[in-house]
Amino acid sequence: MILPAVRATRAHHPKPSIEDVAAAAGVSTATVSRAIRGLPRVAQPTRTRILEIAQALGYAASASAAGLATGKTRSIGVVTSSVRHPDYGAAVEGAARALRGRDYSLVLLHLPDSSASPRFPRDLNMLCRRVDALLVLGAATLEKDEIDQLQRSGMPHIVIGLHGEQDDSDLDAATTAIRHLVQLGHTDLAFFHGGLGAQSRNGLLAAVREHRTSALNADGLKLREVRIEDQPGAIRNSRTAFSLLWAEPGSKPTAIVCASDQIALGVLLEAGNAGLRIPEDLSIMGIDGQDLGKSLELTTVIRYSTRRAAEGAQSLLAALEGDRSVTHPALWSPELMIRQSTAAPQGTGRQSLPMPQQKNSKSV
Amino acid sequence: MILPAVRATRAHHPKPSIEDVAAAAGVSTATVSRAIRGLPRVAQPTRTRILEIAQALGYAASASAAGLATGKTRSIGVVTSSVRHPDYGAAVEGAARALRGRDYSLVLLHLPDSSASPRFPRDLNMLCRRVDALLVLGAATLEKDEIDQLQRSGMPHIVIGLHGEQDDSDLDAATTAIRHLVQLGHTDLAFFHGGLGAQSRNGLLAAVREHRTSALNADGLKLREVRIEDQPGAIRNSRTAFSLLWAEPGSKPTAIVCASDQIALGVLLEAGNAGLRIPEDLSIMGIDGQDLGKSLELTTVIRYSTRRAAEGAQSLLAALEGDRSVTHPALWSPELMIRQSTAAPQGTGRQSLPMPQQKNSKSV
DNA sequence: CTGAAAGCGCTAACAA
DNA sequence: TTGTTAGCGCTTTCAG
Repeated sequence: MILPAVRATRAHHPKPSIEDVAAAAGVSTATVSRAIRGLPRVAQPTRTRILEIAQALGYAASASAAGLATGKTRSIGVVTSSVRHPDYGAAVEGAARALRGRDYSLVLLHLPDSSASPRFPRDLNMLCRRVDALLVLGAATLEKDEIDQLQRSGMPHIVIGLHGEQDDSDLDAATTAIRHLVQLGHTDLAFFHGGLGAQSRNGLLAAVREHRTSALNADGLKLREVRIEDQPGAIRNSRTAFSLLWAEPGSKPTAIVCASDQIALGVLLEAGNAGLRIPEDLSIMGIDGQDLGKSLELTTVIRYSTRRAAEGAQSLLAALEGDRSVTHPALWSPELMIRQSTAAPQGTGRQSLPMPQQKNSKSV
Repeated sequence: MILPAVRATRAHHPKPSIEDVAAAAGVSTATVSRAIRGLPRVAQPTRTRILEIAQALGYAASASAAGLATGKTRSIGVVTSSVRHPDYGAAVEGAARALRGRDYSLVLLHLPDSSASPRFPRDLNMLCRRVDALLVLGAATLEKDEIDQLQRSGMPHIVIGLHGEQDDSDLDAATTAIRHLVQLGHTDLAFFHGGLGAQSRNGLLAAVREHRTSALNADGLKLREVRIEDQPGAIRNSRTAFSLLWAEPGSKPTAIVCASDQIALGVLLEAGNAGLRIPEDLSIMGIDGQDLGKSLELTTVIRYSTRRAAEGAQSLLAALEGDRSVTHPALWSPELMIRQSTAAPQGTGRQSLPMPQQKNSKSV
């Protein structure tokens, strides 16, 4: 087994400074600085020579010194409440991707839950002195007053809502999912979710109501909400919830919308146990099913956490570079990704209904 | 939908400097510096006053300035090839945890695959000027020559092997899993893995051989190796592999060891389709099943990526603080976590065998 | 216990 | 095109 001893090879390589390079090249430090950063006002041959020497010496500017001189750290902070949750992981990856090759580094601040000690004063404030801008992953990652404080601090920042949050994007996603199912002809749906704000719920119900009248022209559309306790054991909770639901007397839903991959997996497993075929006997939809959902061939509504985070980071960078002409990040509407887990309900036969308006999955 | 506009409230809060605090407190900057960092040689009342004023002003030292003055950045770099993969996510979380409250920040370097452009010169070298030490997640994340270069650079670093790598820890885990199954009485095993180095394979076979003679005293122990292409679609690949295996004529294994959660899930699903009951008809084991594996009630061998990374980070910190008395991180041996997915093979009846030596799951 | 002063390594005017 | 010269905001001797 690898013995993770700290390797600290006491090398005689005290990192070369800009002066070493300047001396070796026979120029001033100012010229080296310009040459290395690709600024103008350096003769081509000089530049080449300096670059070669720097390379040979293994020179790289000290971030602290440069930062102190410029007042910029050339790094952005990413605040997240999780790195294990695939959604957040995907977002972090997006941010990292946006920074690649831009000579910016990414400082990760992991704030597991908001109940932890007064955090802004310590962690966030400290972070603010190390980064030029902040990308906050998840609308619930920071408390309201923390966001306020951020606002007041004047630090450029963007908050990206992620899965399961009480924001409109969540509602959008659920609506898109339900629309898909309604169009397939389902009239008895269940929505397994991890909790919905009152606002989202109302919006959702409104959306459902709209479909009930305009798409279906029937009041037959039924939507059962089932709350699944998230995080530890979402899968298990979802399994029990499904079993419970199926054990109830009366009619069963013909389709279930799941707020996450985990929940969908629970339903999938338990439906298998119950002898149901997917999608013939039961349609299952996911939301944000990037990794698991894809492997499971789950029809899903995806919201591109990766891309959204990448674009958030890009906006931040653009804002930092003073690019006033920055177009705001495109709003990625939730997009329908039809895979294998949904179909028209058995016996209905109709594959799709005329769409209510000219809305489709791409519409906002 | 949240419009992720960059908020940059042009606040009139130009971050206060140490001089502002010094002036307000009527002391010199030197005293403020000492007071804030909790150094001695400051009278208690003075200290309190300074702290209060700093607090009121929202002062925090500029990382760049402090870094330039001390030659330390107070941040460590975490190099990883993934943030979506739960294993790596868990490790990143461990590192973050170790840094919490220590006033160190974590700079994340995401190096997706080694095929990408010459990376050390750019990314890694640059990173080296921004951090005091490096925690490398995954033995395969850096190329051999990159590690060499790291070595030469004198930067303290630790490499932590993660899942699916051709290191001994991987072998350890597999061996532990197989031992468990053999002890349950299984004699026909399959090992679904994402590729094994020749060395690991030999070690594994040796381990199996050992069990064959000492634990079982029979040459009946059969081990089929099935290679599952990882990452995109591990689940799907695993399902097909299972189906194929089950379609083959002849005897079937009574237990399957899976190198990851994903693979195990594939087997689980397909076994369900085949009408097999788990664990009665088939035992399934996972490796490193932290999140998914847990929800699935999979018996697994866990290797504590989180803890290992946390301890790696701690060692690094200790080394940086010049703590020469640092005990090296405890070696977490892979540990058996028995859940619901394994049992004695049907018809065998015997629940366990006498153990070969006094080895148990805790042994190295 | 406190303060004055000399940098840390780089950048950014301004001169040359 | 290049060099000179001030700092950037903090830490850290070394005197007081």
